[in-house]
Amino acid sequence: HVKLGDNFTAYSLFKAMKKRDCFPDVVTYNAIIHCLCKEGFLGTAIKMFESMETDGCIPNVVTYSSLLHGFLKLGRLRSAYTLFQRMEKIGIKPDAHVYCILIDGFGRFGKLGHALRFLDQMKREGCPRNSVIYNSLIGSFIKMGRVQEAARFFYEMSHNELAPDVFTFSILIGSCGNCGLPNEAYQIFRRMTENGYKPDAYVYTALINSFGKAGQPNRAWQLFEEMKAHGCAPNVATYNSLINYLGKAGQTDEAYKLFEEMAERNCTPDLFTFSTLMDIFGKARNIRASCALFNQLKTRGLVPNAFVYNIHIQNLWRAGELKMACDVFHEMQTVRCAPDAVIFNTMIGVLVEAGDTNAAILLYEEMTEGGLRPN
RNA sequence: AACGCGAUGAUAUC
Repeated sequence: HVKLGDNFTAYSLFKAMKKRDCFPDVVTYNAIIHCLCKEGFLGTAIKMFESMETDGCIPNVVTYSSLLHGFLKLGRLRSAYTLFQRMEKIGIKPDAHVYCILIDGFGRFGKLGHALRFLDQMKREGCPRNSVIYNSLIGSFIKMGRVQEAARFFYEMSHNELAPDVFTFSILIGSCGNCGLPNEAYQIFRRMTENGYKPDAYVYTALINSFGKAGQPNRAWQLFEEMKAHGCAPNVATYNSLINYLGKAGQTDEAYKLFEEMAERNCTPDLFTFSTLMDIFGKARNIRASCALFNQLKTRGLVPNAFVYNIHIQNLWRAGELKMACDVFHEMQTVRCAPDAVIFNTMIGVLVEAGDTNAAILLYEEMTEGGLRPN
């Protein structure tokens, strides 16, 4: 069940087995801690970790790596570091997996010094590096603008007889796209194919997105067709990216046709798809279409998040439906979707435009008291 | 005893 991503069933079974005095072992605990961390229930995961001992289970390196991953995903770097030290202190030797998690986790929050220190420690301990480590380092260093060092890691990889893999190329192509360098992204793409690497949907999506972002949606579309011609099936992210940039370029009909094509190709639209289309139609002043999409996503069993609500509220605002915008803001809270800072920004705008400055000030206070930072 | 558990890449809003 954990492997299938059915964390809820996994957790129920775990509780059922404890109720019947069937005691979980380390592996079972590890699986459940892993899925709790993945679902964001870090507190429960920690409680599990602490109750392991009473069940006579001794946490092992896998237990620690799951928890470290849980902390780092939430950006709790300090707690992760403390846990890592505790693990070493009780004599559990960190393996390559643990270092991957640490280097990736610290790196993605810009703590490159820490990432480098972990890499160093790995080397000192004779723990072999793998491509996951280098891919993480390359990604984080590029993101922080330290491209020269990222390039050094790329070459260091080969020295360790680690060939770059499809992950490495997708990081490089995606980074070029983020920097507004679609032609460079394409050069890397060509080089990887010339060297016998088979680009997958992630690579194509990164490439298509690079051209879309650079204001060349039709070039992106052309690559999308090439992708299909080469037998690589576009996935939901590929469609989402292309729909987004066609829409942003004002080609709303084409964007909607792609949405319809998804159904023909058994590609299930997700929240990204709907929010992208809702935004496109809202900005094209087609409030009916955007509201229809909002209803459709719900009937399809998707649960709107703060992102989707924000687009919906903004569209209503643009259409002059200030009352409805306020109603939706309240609706989201009754369905336990916590508004984020962006939503508060939007709603403050709505209330000011509605002439209700007092309510806007109250919302501002609600926002700051809720621990959200005004931006 | 064996088996089972952990890591890196793409897409949406102000």
